[in-house]
Amino acid sequence: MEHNPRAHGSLRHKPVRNSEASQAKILEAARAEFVTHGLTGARVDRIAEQAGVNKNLIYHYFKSKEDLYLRILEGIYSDMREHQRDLEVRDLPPIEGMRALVAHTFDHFVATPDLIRLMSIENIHYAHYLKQSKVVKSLYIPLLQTIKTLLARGQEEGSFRANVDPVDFYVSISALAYFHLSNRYTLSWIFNQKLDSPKRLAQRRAHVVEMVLGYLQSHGDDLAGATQTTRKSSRSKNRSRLE
Amino acid sequence: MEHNPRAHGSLRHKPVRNSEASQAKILEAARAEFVTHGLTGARVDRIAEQAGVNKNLIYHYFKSKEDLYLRILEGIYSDMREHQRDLEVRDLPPIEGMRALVAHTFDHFVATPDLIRLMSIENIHYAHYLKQSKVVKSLYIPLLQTIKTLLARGQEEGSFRANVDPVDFYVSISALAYFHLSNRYTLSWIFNQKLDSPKRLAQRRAHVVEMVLGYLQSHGDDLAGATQTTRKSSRSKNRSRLE
DNA sequence: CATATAACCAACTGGTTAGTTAATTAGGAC
DNA sequence: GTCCTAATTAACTAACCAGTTGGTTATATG
Repeated sequence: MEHNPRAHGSLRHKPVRNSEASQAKILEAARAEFVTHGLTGARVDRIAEQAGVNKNLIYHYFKSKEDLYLRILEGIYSDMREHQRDLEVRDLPPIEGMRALVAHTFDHFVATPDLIRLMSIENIHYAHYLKQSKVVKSLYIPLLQTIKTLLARGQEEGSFRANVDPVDFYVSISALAYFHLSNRYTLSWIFNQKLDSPKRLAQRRAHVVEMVLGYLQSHGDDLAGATQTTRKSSRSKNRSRLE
Repeated sequence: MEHNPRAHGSLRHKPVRNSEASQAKILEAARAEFVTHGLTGARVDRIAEQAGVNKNLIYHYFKSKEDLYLRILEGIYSDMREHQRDLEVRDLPPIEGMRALVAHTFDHFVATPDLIRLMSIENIHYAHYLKQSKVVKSLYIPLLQTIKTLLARGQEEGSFRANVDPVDFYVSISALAYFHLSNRYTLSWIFNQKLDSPKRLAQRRAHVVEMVLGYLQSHGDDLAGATQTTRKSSRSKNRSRLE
């Protein structure tokens, strides 16, 4: 079925026609295009031009513009999970482990601006395309397990507060590492400072780690006693109102 | 210059022709269209149809599709600042004041889904349109002032940690209140639970308030001593690396 | 070298879309 | 009621754009 292009001349200078290389060039160009312009703003003609191939070659290898978009999306989500490296963090001491998990998440978002933009774009489309993916979802099961394990071990040894919901907690870590990047353009303008300068990023990284660890290590009940009715406890959920 | 349509018949049944009402209908339809489809996905024909007016009427009152988008954007940003109600929070006791500020921000995001989507959309466009606005930016000066005041008073009375950057802090509050909504579609799918059910929202509201207050009330240095080199201090910025 | 297969391309198509043209008509002023 | 201005419209246009048609040519295989 599949023929082997390196069957005769081995690793000589590659031939003029090379389907693998062409597909790679298309995918790379498509990624840049979708990331910069979004799904609706992306132009197939521009992808062809950037990839240096004829437009029809795109349709030769991919079903449609949307199919191409889905491929890019799946790839970048898989990459993210690889970089969270939660498995190697699972057996560290709880505080150290959490610190590393937050740091890895933060650093990966910083290092992969395309990820942030595609996540935002996909949510503008109500996750319509990600939902078609068959691989991404399962990648997240071990992550939640790691968080549960670290939280439990931290509570046992008395360094973490109790009653932390792992999904809320993961969402908060992501939020703190994501929002300052996803919304950097409006924020930078409003506050008159570039939020993605190396200095600001280093400062924010420290702040985010501090916030997560500070929260975990402040044992809700025992220190909130500072003022009146605002005392919180693990049962505080019932008190909440959404106006 | 401007004529008054209620000059003769006062508040009788409004005439068939009514420029104010038409503009309002256009703006409302445009808002829904931009929020659902984004700027590039929005269709002027659909806006006209939804507003129940001829398409050219849109061009009669607004310069272009992009001009219309900017109007919507400015309106929704101004609304946000009104709902943060930071001025009435400024003189509360620090803990109570912070709690209220976080709560107001959270509740307004929940109550105004259009805001979240337009902020995301605008950042996909690199804040290109918001930057043309002449009003939005100045709205944020009092907000930062409120945060500075509350932080300082909380530190004085010993209930808050020191060395909290007000911009980082505001970004974190927004992040925690925003991300779970902006990315609810991908998150809900990945974690198999609707993040915007009333129950989940109430839980998250409590979690976010807890996280912000827990962070503020955990006095960095004195409790982080739990482990090795990871101790943080106000000078920790120098230590940070971004791999 | 003959031939089959797949890589690759120029030119086209049909539907869509932001914006325009050239008018018609309602209502207020005098 | 006449006349002016602004509200409102139908029909049009030129550019755009995802996807197709109908090929040509490189290359691996026997």
